[in-house]
Amino acid sequence: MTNPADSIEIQNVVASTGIGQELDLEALAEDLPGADFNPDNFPGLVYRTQEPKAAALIFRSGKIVCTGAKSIDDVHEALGIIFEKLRGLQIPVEEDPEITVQNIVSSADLGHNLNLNALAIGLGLEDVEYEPEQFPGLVYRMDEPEVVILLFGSGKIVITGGKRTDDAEGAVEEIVERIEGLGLLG
Amino acid sequence: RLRKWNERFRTRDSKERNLKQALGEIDRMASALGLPDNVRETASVIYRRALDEDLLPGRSIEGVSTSCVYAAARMAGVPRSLDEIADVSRVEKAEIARTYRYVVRELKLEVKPADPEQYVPRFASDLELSEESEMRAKGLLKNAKEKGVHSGKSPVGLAAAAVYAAALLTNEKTTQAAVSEVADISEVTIRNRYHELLEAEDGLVA
DNA sequence: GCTTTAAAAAGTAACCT
DNA sequence: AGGTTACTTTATAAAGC
Repeated sequence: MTNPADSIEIQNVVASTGIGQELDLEALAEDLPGADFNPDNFPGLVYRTQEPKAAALIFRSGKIVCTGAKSIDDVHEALGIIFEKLRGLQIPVEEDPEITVQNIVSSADLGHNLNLNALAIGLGLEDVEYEPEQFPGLVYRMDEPEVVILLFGSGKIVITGGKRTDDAEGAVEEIVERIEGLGLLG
Repeated sequence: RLRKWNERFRTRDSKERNLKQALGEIDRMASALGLPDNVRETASVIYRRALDEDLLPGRSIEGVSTSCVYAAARMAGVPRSLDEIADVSRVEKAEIARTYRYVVRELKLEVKPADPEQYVPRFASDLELSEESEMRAKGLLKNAKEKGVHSGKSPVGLAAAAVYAAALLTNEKTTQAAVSEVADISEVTIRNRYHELLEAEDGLVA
């Protein structure tokens, strides 16, 4: 019997930071090869790092959003690369800008098929949204840890909304416990 | 004091105008969808509650009216798919889905997913199939539910496939294209669900 | 509320061979 | 019939409409 917690994989980490310096995005778009900037569409400039693979949204205010990284270390590495690129362009960047993790998306496998109709009733319709006509996943809003879990008929799940690495572990532990308590696991 | 009275009057007046417009929309959509009077009445009751609980500010009368019809049809056991609802609404599908979730959540309406069997009578009738194939389609769906094959699948797609399978089993003429037309489900999906229904029926076939 | 970014899950759909 | 691509859902920051 494999432990569902061992199947947890972080798929995406979103973080925000700032260099403490206003930016001229028009000029930056010229100087940063590969940068996408369409102010008519969106106020942020998009810059992608290859290794680690991530995408950064850079704003005029100097605030930056980093997304797409597979770990918190990757977020720091990707942002570090961006800070150096900016410094290389003679743009002053704070020593160690504070980086805040805003959301971690993880996937996991409970190892058993799930009856989502029964689960929707068992978990309580007030915390559940299940509209198979529109989306195959059951959306469950968990209180502790405060995350949102998408559960599928295959037993595969997605945990999102957490800010800490161990939120996914706690969520899997809790959801397995609840489903087992309802006698609906495997 | 006069200002407060005026505000109340204005609020009550605007709510009445709002309600009048909404009820007209509900009637129009319910008729276009061929829904019975009790569904129209239920939708109206839900709309009144939404208005009383101040769910309207921030969204359109049309969007909330449409959501009420969608919810009421399901609650009455005569569901209409989101596509069918969107076809008779002035609001686009994505907004209907968003508003519907909001109304259901705020009013704590316990609306469960449509049961695939509830779509069968209408599809079978539109395809002019016999009572027997209608019963067989329902039987196929009951079996699929027991085997737990339905999780995450569209109730409309399951119903469409069951009707198609039942017609074949009773030797009645129908095509995937015809079922696809009345159910608004792609032939690929009907084929996929059809195979699953038959497999659930007896571990073999194809 | 919307716009943009990223990623997973599974179902559905459009398009092409 | 199959394969590819793409859209549906969840969370989250950013600036501005």
